Amino acid sequence: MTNQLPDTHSPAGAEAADTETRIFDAALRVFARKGRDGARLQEIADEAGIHRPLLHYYFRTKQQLYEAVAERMFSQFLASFDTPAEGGRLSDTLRAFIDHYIDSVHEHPHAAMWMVAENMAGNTILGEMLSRAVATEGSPQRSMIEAVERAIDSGEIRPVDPRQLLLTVVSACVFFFVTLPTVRMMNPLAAEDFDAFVEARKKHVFEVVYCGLASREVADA
Amino acid sequence: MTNQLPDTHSPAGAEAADTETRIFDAALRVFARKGRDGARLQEIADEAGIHRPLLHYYFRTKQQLYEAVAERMFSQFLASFDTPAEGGRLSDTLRAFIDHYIDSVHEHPHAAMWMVAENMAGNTILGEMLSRAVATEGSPQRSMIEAVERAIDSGEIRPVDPRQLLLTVVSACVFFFVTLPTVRMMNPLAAEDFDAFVEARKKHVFEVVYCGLASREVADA
DNA sequence: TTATTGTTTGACTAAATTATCAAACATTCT
DNA sequence: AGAATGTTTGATAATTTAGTCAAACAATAA
Repeated sequence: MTNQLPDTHSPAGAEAADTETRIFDAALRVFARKGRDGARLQEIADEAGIHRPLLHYYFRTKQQLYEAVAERMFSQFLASFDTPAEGGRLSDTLRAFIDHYIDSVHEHPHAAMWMVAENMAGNTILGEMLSRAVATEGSPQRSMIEAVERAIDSGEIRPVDPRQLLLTVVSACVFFFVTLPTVRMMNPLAAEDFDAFVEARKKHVFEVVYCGLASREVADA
Repeated sequence: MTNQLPDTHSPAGAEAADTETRIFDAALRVFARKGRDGARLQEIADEAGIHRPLLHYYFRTKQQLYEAVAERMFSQFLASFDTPAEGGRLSDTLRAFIDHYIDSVHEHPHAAMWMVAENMAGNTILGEMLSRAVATEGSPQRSMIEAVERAIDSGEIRPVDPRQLLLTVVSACVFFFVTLPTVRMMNPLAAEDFDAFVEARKKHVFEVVYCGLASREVADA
């Protein structure tokens, strides 16, 4: 009678949540780390803090659980390409794209890991999802590729293959998330203050890609 | 009597070789694609074209087979950092490093895939190997990092965090190998003539990283 | 309270995967 | 040829993993 609504309190750090969600989130992490075949239902159950048979109660089979989380991860993968704002100089668009892309992967690293694991394992599900997405919504890169082409036409940047460029930018934004332990081992800042490292990385990637390394004197020589 | 030495002919494409080698090479590929836990001994046996019990004859257990190939892949991973030549301008050193690194990964894509899979799975073996290697031989990046520092001192390039730069270069050289199916799907050249794509990529990565995107006029503005 | 419904648990079965082994086979040496 | 050694095979055992099920439990509504 006294307390009417202690209902949907998301308590402090990251606990509780209903069972189905906890299973789903745990599966997300384990499938991303280990791939479909490498993942063990027991590990997912442990990470969710539940008994294994509950997995089957909520998601009939391993395959169905996998497909459910794969759908989520794919949509997060696609969303990372949703470039904010448009128009204006490529320098602004590119900076915004890099910031947003790194933020996306920082927030959903498992989407990136899953995408890499799927590619390496040679499974078909990612390819199918991507084909479908491209057929209905067009290539996720399209918007950025067109922005690069416009910048070439306007003379803002030198001629460059837009697809190669996009691949370079995405590589620079994603790769360190899928090799985190090694990066931490090789880079003190990444080990001690990862968030600071991520912010530094945003700046670095933009500067190197947009301005390059060569100093003015050398570039003019 | 007539033909004395038909012995170690590596026949045409890629066949034969003694059983142990075929098992080892097949294990290399399967472990790289699927990770330690995702790999199935049956798949390795199939890919090697032998019966499964032979795996146990040559390499007692799955774990021992895994450790054997892991050692090989780690040494290939390290070797990719062996930058050729030295001294002179960073532009030359960097170009050589990029060419050599991409060639290495092109030749041993499974070393890169294994390294990524290990990182994502959070296994300890890679970290241990790396610690040991750093302790005995120093950081694999050291040589390139020092070259970058010299180039900054000499004024060839603008000031930049050498570790961030190395990470960017390595990302740009490796990432497309661990996401090949997707890259092929998004880039016609990668799908139709991969070798040509790889050569184009070498050029692109160097040019963007060293010269950047901004055209002279914009850079001078 | 007592049905009713939905959730959780432990014990269990089924299937897949790893590992062993003795017998068959091949190769080399004498 | 015959012995000795190393290799391959098929059958089978052991272990791990996925999936099932009925009973216990909890929450809700009549």
